[in-house]
Amino acid sequence: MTSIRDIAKYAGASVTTVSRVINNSGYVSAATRFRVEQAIADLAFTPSASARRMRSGSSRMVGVVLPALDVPFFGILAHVIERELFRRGLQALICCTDESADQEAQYISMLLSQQVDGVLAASVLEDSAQYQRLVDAGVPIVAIDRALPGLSVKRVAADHHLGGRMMAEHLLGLGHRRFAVIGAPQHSPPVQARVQGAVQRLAEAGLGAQVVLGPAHDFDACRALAAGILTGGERPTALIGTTDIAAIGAVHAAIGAGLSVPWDISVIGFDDLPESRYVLPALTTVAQPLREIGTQAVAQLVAQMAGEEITLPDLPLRLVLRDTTAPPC
Amino acid sequence: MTSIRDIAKYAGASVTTVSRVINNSGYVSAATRFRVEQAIADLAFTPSASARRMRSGSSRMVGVVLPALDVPFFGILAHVIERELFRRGLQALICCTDESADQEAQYISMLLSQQVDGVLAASVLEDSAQYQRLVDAGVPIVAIDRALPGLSVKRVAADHHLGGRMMAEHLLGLGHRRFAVIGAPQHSPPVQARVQGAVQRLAEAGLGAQVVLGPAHDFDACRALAAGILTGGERPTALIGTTDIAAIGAVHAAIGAGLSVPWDISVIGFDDLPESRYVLPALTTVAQPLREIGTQAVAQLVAQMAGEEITLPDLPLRLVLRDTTAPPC
DNA sequence: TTGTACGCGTTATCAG
DNA sequence: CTGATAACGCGTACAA
Repeated sequence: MTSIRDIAKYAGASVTTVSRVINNSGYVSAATRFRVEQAIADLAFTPSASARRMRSGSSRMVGVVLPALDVPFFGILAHVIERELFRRGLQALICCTDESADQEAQYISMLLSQQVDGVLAASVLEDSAQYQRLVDAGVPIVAIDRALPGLSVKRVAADHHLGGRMMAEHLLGLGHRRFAVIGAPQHSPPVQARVQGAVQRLAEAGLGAQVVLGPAHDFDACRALAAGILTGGERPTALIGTTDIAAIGAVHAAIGAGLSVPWDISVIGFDDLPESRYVLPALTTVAQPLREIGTQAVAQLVAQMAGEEITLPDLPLRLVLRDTTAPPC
Repeated sequence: MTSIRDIAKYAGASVTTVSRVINNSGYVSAATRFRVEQAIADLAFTPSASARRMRSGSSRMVGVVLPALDVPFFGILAHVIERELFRRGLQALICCTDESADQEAQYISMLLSQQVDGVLAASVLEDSAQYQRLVDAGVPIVAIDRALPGLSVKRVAADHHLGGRMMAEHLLGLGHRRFAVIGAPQHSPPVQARVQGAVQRLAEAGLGAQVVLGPAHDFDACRALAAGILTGGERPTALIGTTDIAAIGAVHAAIGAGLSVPWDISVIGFDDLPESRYVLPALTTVAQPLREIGTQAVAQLVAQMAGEEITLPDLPLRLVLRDTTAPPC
């Protein structure tokens, strides 16, 4: 590796001067600066991040802990976060936990040893003992979407409970009386909040709902889940999906069962992913501002890294009317 | 920061001993080992990755350069790669270039300064001068999907040209005679190869095709592209989408134009993303083994990092018959 | 088996 | 304006 000392020798200057040129700090004569820059170009020199970190204590890296990248929701979130960090000269260290507590713990050890300047986490952990280690090390943390139970860290997330209410509200307004809530993944607190919100709103209208949740959040699993409740005689006229994927599965199940959507049965989703428009008929859904969640989380974290306090604007939900909901016949 | 020296003092041992305990190297008496481990636990010590890297020269990090994470194709690829690296004790440093040559160059400087042990790249660059810098620094590189022009690095990718031929072949076999190839992004070499393969196969059958490509690869853009060629009197009876997203857009355009799929018009896609099953009717497509591409790329890179040579198995394409193709009427 | 001392590449401090 | 030097945390010859 060519080091700052090689540059100094080559340019006939001292290491101090070279450092000054690189970091634009202190005074350097134009002539010296030129010689040093020449040397840097000639020898294709790149400063060592490790050495810098060792001196400064700061790595300019941020840990981004997510359950996955291969599902659109987290893919989009990761993308926004990565871009937003890059824009600020920060490097994302993306960690896919695969919903495994064990791996999440390993990742946290790694983030600690990398001396990341901050952490953004959509955690799957029940207790936050692992994250406590980061807190103890003085690393700022911001929770995304899912909370970090027992830790007093800020959380950037949409109001999932309200989202559940909005889904129910829309179908109620259309005149539906027989509901089912279906979807996955059942272990996800945001999903649970949505279910709770929907059930609560229905209860306020004096109505109950069949709730069917599963562990797996793929298309097939969700379709099977929905298919299971479409057989009985007293089948629901309205299906509330916990997510867009769940709702898309439900639409397929309904059509597969010979029902017409939305005339025989209405379906609503949550998220408003690009995918929601791929189904035919296109999915009615409650949109959460996913990209804004990423942006705000980064803004919040960066503020905390600078020791500042900021208040973020609300993250509004929005009903997106498309073609899978209609009054019952 | 608590360092190896603090542990030594606390445990009443030397730094050497502590280092040996941490790295499981050399002889340490059971009693000493226990005291040291105790100390590490008590003081919540984590070895500094920077200091290690500085000594060893190896960072155990791998740069992963991708155009984006918010499109399913690259989201899935990134996921597989990240998991596969983690399994081998390597940390992925994911870099989203947003299809910008400028940012890609910045990322490469960063990877150089981080002293990554290897790089996996799906590059957007026309020339590979930037990657030459990595080569010069002795960093192993493996190209994924897209090639690195002018560089003699291994590339892990499906045979896109053949994929194009397979799409044409299937529709030809069904009896179609009037074709259009539509989709995006036109600047992507794999997409170009697919188009070329399809056109070539059609030419072999003595047939031409209308080719309509656009720069933007989102659903709306692709749907608009397809809608544009559905209006004339002599409209095609078969649409070849450059990707699944393009094909999904085409299905929507066709249905929006009052056509029935597959009876009035057939549509075929490429990739076999989960999304291809969301449309109704479900999309017929040519599957590329996306996850296997990620796995093989990592295997190849790791081999190169170890100075080994390996030969990878083929990456077979597969026609997936679903509901958007049928003989013309 | 254990301990001492040095060097990895930077930057901050202080002296010139 | 420029230069010498110490220090960051770790691993490893070498010495004991």
